[in-house]
Amino acid sequence: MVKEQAHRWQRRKEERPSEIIDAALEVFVEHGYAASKLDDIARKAGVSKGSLYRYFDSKADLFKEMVMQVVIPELEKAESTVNDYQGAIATLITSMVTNWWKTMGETRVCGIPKLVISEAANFPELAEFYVDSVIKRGRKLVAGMIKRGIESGEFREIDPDYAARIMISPVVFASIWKESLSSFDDEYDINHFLVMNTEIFLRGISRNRETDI
Amino acid sequence: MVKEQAHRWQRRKEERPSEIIDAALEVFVEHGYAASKLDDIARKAGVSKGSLYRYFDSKADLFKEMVMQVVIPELEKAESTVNDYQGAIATLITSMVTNWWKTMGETRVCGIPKLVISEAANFPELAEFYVDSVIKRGRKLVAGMIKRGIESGEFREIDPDYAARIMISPVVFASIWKESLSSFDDEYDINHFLVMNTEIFLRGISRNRETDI
DNA sequence: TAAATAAATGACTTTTGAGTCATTAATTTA
DNA sequence: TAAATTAATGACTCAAAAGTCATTTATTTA
Repeated sequence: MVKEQAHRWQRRKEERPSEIIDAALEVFVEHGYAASKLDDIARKAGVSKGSLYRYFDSKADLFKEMVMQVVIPELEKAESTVNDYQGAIATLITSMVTNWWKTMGETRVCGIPKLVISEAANFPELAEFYVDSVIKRGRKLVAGMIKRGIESGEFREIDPDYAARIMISPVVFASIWKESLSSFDDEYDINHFLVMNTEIFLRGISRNRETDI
Repeated sequence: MVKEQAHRWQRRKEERPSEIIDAALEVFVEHGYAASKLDDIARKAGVSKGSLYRYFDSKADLFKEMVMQVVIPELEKAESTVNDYQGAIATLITSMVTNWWKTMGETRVCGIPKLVISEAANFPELAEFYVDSVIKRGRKLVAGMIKRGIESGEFREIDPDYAARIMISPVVFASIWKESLSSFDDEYDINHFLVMNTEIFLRGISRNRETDI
């Protein structure tokens, strides 16, 4: 992320925006929106502050742009995984949760929910975009999975929309937690939290006494 | 909260601190730490900005003091409820969740988790205090309930600490949600979310096939 | 009741960081 | 290769809000 200061005046029109967004992601996630300084982002991206304004209108614009750029691709990946899958839904759910954590859990990307939630009141347009394009879309995906599970007889008759909210909340909670208070708490295994939670959840919505997980 | 401007120079040494904290709670919860102006808090509390500095060292100090003052009493209430209770733990859990939402859900207090999470990186001492004095203490309370349920034969043999984390997360998530993105999403019933979640959770950890909820 | 004390005020100072722009130099075009 | 273009720079400006303090006035004390 930190570019070598080797040649200061190098022109790199194409690469700059994504490099700036990478740097912004790091800094915004670490300090929150208000406490992030454009000078820091610029330094991390290997440009001067002035250059930021060639590519983004303002700090707020950079923030919004970053969230959009970073989050949409992740969602698209998840969608294609679900669409391509055939088999027991319980198994799909379990593997998605663990895989999601294995990949995203390491990344700065999982700091995004914390950021959006923190700044929702100050960036209503961003919040609206996020709810419409990320949350509703993600919830629809999960609700679809649950519907498939109900139809196949794996799950009992429950409201798929609420069940989706319930299933998503601990995953989002885990990423918020990881990016905020986890370092002040006892060492503990977020992956185990997610696995155990999924197991309890699946047991809770299963039609039969025992689930095969 | 907003004091009448009736008599500007009125001296109210005793009442000021709690009035300022009430105002601070409102403003901080609504805008987040950085975007909150001391002038606004002062106006809401019916004092001048200068007066804030008679009672609090700085904006940061006011913020920390507010979190501590507001959160501890709530925790104490919950503890005495649990200690006084006798009967099925599942029933206690259900009634605590719904009651908690009925009282706290209306209050500004449920904006505190969002605030602490947002500012954890900028206020490490506050984060540490919060984890130790609120989160761990609350988790201990819940883990104790679950242990009682395991011993009484209501619940199967699970790790009470992780089970507590799992039980708490949707409740915290609900308050974060309510204070951030809920207004941008479709109208939906957070209470129903919590009740359904609790039901699934209890079914997921119950020893018997059917729970009596 | 007069003097001493300290709560309350708000205009002022200071700091901080977003945003600007004249300048520099790489790249493109003629 | 010279001229035109535009990416890149960073010192500067400016606004906003935290924090200060001399002044005002309520309350307490002698």
